[in-house]
Amino acid sequence: MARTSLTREEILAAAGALVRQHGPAALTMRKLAAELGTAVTSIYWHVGNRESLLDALVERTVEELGEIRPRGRTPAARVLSVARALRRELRARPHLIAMVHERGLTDRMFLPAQQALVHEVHAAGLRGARAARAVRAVQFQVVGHVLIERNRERAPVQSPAEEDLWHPSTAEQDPALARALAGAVDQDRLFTDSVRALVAGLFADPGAQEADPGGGEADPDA
Amino acid sequence: MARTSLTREEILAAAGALVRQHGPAALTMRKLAAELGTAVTSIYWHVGNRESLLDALVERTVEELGEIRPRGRTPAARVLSVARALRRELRARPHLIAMVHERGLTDRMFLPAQQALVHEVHAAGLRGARAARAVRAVQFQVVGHVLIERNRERAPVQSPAEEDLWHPSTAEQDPALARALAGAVDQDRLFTDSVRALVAGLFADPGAQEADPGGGEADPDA
DNA sequence: ACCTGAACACCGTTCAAGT
DNA sequence: ACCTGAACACCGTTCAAGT
Repeated sequence: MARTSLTREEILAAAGALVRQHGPAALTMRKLAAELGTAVTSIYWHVGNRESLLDALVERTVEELGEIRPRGRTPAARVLSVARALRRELRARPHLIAMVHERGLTDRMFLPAQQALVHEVHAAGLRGARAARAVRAVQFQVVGHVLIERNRERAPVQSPAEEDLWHPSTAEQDPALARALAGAVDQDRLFTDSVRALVAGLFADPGAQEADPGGGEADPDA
Repeated sequence: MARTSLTREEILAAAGALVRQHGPAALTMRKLAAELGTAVTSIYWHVGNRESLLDALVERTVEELGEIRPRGRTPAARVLSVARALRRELRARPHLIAMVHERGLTDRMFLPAQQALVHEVHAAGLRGARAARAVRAVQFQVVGHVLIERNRERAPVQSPAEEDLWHPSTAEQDPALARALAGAVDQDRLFTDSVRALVAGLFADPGAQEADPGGGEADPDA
């Protein structure tokens, strides 16, 4: 009715709200138009089409991802703090980060964090290609973890089979383990533990890993 | 034309082929019907609706995921071999594993691998809740990595910004690192390195990690 | 028991027409 | 420059009607 000229900004805001709350599937051009009180086709004039509307939303998300301030005394502790900060940022926008990811912009979104990680990895004494791999390993760990968490939360009724299938041998040998695996996952703890373990492994003396003979051929047909 | 009575099996096979090649979005009931030479509505009689058709496909995938045979001399090497075998299996069905994942069946799909991992983690001397966390850490690492790889391959034109933004300080301090981060990711190597580092960290003497003072409070507002 | 076409309520997008 | 409705080609799904 009393529209004061539709703006691109207005469209992005409304679309963003829809996606944040109900996911990208809930964003239909017709519903969006209804919400804005305009004709569907007006939206097309401002944003081209649905795909580029989503692109613009993603672009905005990438820019929003704030800078990272590492905390802690040791490089390992500071890397962990970066990882946790990232996880918190990503968890706040589950749908949008999935879209960033699908559009292959994850790396760009991670640039500020990457700079911070490079600094810490350097401080830990790593250099060159090995330092690069360490940075990427942490990055993958964080993204991977968040992606998994997102889908767990969406479908929390995990297999009931898991409980059943732990009677055989392990349950009696190690009931505490069987109980832990049957129960729900403590995501916070698992995340922290995993990152800590990964960083410890990455920062460790490389010679220590050669204690495992023939590790490189563990799975020849891979 | 000369249809010899449509079967549920036939429908699943055709639908599975469509999804494997072009993803779930390419599976429309009408296209599927055309491919099978029947009316759209016949399919509904056999499988209910599109959603339960996809469910059946996912169910099949979960069952298909073969058993795991760990290889290698040390527990660490054998865990790595399990991780690599899993990665290979998952990479062969990228669309389907994404669907398994979205339906929250990842844990069930992973049961055989989990059993194998439990065995190796036990062999490495871990017990109880700590063993459970180690098993899950590896599991998350593998799934996370494969999910990321899948989306990288779909959108390989990653940020061009990454190259630009490495001039400032690091590039001159450590040009090898800048070069490595600007270039493409060697997924095989990154995967192997990450798992190896994670396992090394998980299997390490827990006391060693306390060398990092105040690690648990690295990021108090997380 | 199995298959069918017609119909419904949705989509995204284009286009000629308005102001 | 901006907005509009009509129309097109798609969806998934239901339903009454066939054999």
